[in-house]
Amino acid sequence: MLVALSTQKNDPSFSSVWDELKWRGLVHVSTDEAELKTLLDGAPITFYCGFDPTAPSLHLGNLVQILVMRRLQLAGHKPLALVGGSTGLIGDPRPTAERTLTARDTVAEWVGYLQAQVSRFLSFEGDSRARLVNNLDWTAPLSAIDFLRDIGKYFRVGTMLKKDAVSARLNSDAGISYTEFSYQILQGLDYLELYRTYGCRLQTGGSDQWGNLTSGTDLIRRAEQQSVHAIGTPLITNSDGTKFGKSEGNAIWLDPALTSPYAFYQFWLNTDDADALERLKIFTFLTRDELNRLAEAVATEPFRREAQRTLAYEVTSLVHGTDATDAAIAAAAALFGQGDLADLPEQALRQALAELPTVETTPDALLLQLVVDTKLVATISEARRALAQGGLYANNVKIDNDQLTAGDVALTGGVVVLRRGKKTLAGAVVV
RNA sequence: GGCAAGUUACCCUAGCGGCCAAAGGGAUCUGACUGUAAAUCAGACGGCUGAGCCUUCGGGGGUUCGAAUCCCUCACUUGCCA
Repeated sequence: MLVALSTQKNDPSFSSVWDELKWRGLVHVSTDEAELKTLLDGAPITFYCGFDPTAPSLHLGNLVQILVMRRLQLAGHKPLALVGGSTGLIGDPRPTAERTLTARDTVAEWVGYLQAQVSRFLSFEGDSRARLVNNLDWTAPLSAIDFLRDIGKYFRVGTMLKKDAVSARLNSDAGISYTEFSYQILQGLDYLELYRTYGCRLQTGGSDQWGNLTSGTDLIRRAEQQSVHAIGTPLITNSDGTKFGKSEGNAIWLDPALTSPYAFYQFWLNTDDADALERLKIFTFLTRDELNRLAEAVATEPFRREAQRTLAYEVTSLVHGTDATDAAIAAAAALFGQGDLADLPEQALRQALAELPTVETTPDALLLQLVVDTKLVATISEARRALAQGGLYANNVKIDNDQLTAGDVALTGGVVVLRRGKKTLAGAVVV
C-alpha cells in the first residue's frame, strides 16, 4: 500500500505554513520574507518547482523539493510540477565541470519517468490540485531570433556573469560553454511563462539554484513590472562533512529498480545520531511534539535508535509504501538477528533473500568469485584483499579460506547469505 | 590570430630520463571499539595471477638500452596581448 496522500497534513500547531517551513529548516534563502509570509498566509497561489531529466529517476535531493511542494499544497496552494524537457537538453552548470549532453530521445524518455514519479507525491484532485508542465512545450516553438529579441534583451551579461554557478566555472580551469551559460535564461523564461499562463507567483528549488530562481523573478520584474517570489532550500549535508544521499558512492534513487526498498530503508536507518532530527524535520510529516519526544529518545537512549527507526519507516513508507517497508524490516530482522541463520525457517530466509541482490550459482562456485558476481566487491583482487582483512562473511561466519565453495556453506534450499563488512549483504542460491 | 601556463589514478596535488603502479592529503573500503551511530586507532586502496607479469600519468607520433618525465603534433582548458 502506498501511503495515502489524504493522511498527510501539516503540523496544526503552526498557524502559517511559512513558519512551519522555516522551523523545518527548509528555507535557506528567499525573496522578501515578510512579503512571502503574507503571500503564503493569504489566498491560494500557484507556485512551481522544476526537475530536470538528468537521470532516469529522481533521487533524495529531489524528494526534499517534492515535500516542500506537498507542504505548500497541504496549505492550500496550487503546485505546478515542471519536468524540464528543454532545460534537460541544455544542462545547468555544475560547479566542477561541463556536462555531457544527453541524447534527445533519452531526455524525452526520462521526462516520462520523472513525471510519473512526481505525480505520486502530489494530489491531482480538489481546489489545490497539481498540474504537470513541460518547458519543452513553450521553448521548442521559439526561434533563435525570437529568443534573442524577446527574451535576451532583458538579460544583462554582467548580471549573468555574477551568478555563483557561472563565476565558479569561470574561475575554475574547466571554463563554461555558451550552452550552459545560457541555462539561467531558459529557467527565467519558464517562470515568466508560468506567470503569464497560470499566474504563478512563487518558485521553489535548491539553494544551489538560487541564481536561476532569481533569473526568473528579475525577468518578470522587467517584462511584467511584477514582483514574484522564490524560496531556496538548504543543501542537505551530513554532520561529518560527507555528501548526503549517497550510499557507497551511489545516489539513493526513488525508483525501486535502482535502489531497492531494502537498501532505501537501510540508508535511513544508518543515519547519524547528529543528523536524525534534522532529517525527520525535512523528510517526514511528524509534528513538533513528536519530534521533541524523539529528540529526547536520542539523548537518553541512543542505542535504541528510535529516531532512525522512525525516520526509516516514515520515508520508506512514503516512497515505497508500507508493504515494501514491512518486508524490508522483516528481512533486516532475519539477516541481522542474533540467532544462527541456519535456524531460520526456509520461508523467512527466502523472503529476506528476496530483498537482496541475488545470483544463482553452482555448488562448486568459489565464494571468492560469488562476492564479485553479487557486486559485493568490484574485482577478484578486491575480494582477495577483503578476505585477507577478514571482511567477508558467508551466513554470518567469517570466510577464512579462499577455496571455500557455495556447496560448502549452503543452508537449506541452497541459500548462501554473503556479507562484506558489517552491513553490506547479498545472496546466492545454489541450483 | 599571437604569447604563456596547464591536462597525473575517484578528487586535489607531487613527480621533471632509470630507485614510478607513481609521494602527500581527502574520499572510499576493511578490522578493533560500539548501538547496523559518531569519534578514535590500525590496515587496504590500477588489474590479473600470486610476489611475477599486464595496462596506466589528455590523444597520436618520435628520441633513447630505458619516458609520467625530452622532442613534434593534435585536442581541450585558463590567462595575457591583438
